[in-house]
Amino acid sequence: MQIHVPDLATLTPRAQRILDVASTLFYERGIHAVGVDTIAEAAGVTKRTLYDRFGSKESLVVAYLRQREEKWRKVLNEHLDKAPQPGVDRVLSVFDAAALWYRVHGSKGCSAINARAETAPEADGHFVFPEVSGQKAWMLNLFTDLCAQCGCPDPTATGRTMMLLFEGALVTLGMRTFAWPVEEARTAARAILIASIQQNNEGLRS
Amino acid sequence: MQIHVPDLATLTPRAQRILDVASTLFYERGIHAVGVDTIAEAAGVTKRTLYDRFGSKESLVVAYLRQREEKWRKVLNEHLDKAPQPGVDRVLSVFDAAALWYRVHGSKGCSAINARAETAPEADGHFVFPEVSGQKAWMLNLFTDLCAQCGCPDPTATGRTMMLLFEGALVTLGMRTFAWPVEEARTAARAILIASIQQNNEGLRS
DNA sequence: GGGTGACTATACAGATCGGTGTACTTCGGA
DNA sequence: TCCGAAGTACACCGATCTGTATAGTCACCC
Repeated sequence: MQIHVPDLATLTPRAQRILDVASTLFYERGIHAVGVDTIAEAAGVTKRTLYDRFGSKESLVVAYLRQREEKWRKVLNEHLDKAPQPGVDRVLSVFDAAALWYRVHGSKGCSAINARAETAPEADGHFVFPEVSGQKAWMLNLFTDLCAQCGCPDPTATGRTMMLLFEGALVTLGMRTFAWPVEEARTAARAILIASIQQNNEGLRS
Repeated sequence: MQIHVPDLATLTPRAQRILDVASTLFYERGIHAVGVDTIAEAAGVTKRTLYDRFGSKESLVVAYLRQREEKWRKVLNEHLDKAPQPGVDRVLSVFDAAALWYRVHGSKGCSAINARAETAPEADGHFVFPEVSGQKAWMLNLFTDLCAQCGCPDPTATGRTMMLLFEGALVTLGMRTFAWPVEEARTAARAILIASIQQNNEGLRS
C-alpha cells in the first residue's frame, strides 16, 4: 500500500487551505479525533476536493507533519545563522529557536511526539512513525554536530543530553508542568556545555 | 457531566480483565484508536458487562491512567526505600525506578504524555488533562523535594532540570531516537547534581 | 474553441463509533 | 429459599468514520 503525499511547494490554493485548517485541527485536537468531514467543512471545501488533492487522510496527515517540520527547520536555520561561529551560543540557538517557535505555533508541544503517541506501529501508524522518528534522528544529529564543533570531549553523550533536555522541554510545554520550560532547558544546557568544555580544556592542559 | 470511576481495589474479576486488556490496547494503539467493541471482544466479555462495570469509555480511560500511575508509584517507592538517606543516590533512584518500569511496561513512553497528546482541552479531554497534569505536578514536586534534601542550592531550578531530563527520556524511549535514554538521563542528572552540590559547598566555605 | 485542471453539490456505501434495551443464567450468601 | 450482583447473548440506536459515485461549473491556455 503506497501513499502519495503531494509536493508542498506546488499546492493548489484550496489544497493549501485544507492543509492549513487540518494542521490546526490535528494539532489542537489530535489526529484521530478529527474526521475528514470536519476538515472539509472548516476549510470551506467539499470532501471531494480534499480527496482529489490528497488522496487519503493518511497522506494529509503526513503532509501536516512534513510542512510543520519544514517551517520549524526554517526558523531553526535562521537562528543558527545568527550564531555562525562554533561555540556554546550556537548550540543554545536551537533552544532560542524553539522558544520563539512555540510562542507562535501553539502550546501543545511537539506535533511529531503527539502524532506518534496516538498511532500503532502497524496499520496507519506505518506512515507516521518513519516520518517522526526521522525528524527526531535529524535533531539528534544536529545536536551532536554542534557539540563536536564547540569542543565537547564527548559530543555523542553531550548531544544526547541536549536532546533529552530539548524533548523534555517540548513535552513539559504541552503538559504545562511548569512555565517557560524551553528557557529552563536552555539554562541547564548552557551549564552542561560550559562544564563539559572546561573539563576538556583542563584535560588538554594537563 | 460527572464521571464515576470505579474503585480500583474492589474490581470484579471481569472488570479487572477488561481494565487490563484496555490498558494494553490503549497504550499500544492509542486511546482514540481503540473502540469499546474491540476491548470487550479482546477481554472475552460482552459490551454490556463493560458498561455495567465502568459506565462509559471515558471512565475506563481514567481508570487506565490511574491504575498505571498507581503501579508506577509503587515501583518508585520501592526504589526510594532502597536509598533512604538524603543524597544524590536518592534522586537518581527515580531514574533507576523508571529504567526498570519501562523495561517491563512497554516502550512507547509515558501513558500520561500519550493520552494528553490525543485529547483536546474541552469535551472528553476535560477528564484526561486534570488527571495527567496532576501526575506530572506530583513528579516535579518529588524531584524538587529530593533536590532540596540533598543540599542543592536551588532545588526549584535543579528539580525542574531533573524533570526535563526525566520527561525527555520517556519521550525518547517512545520515539526510539537512541537506545537507553533513561540511563543516559541518569548519567546527566548525576553530573548536574554533583556540580550543583559542589558549588554550594564551595559557596559555604568562601 | 476545445481541452484541462480545479472545484462544487449531493448522495451514498460500508464500516465502526459509543451506548442501550430486553431477556436469560449463574452463583454466593443471609 | 430467596435475593441481588455478576455476567451472557444479541439485537438495536443514531451518529460518525473514511472513501467514492454521478453530474456539473468555472477559469485559463494553447
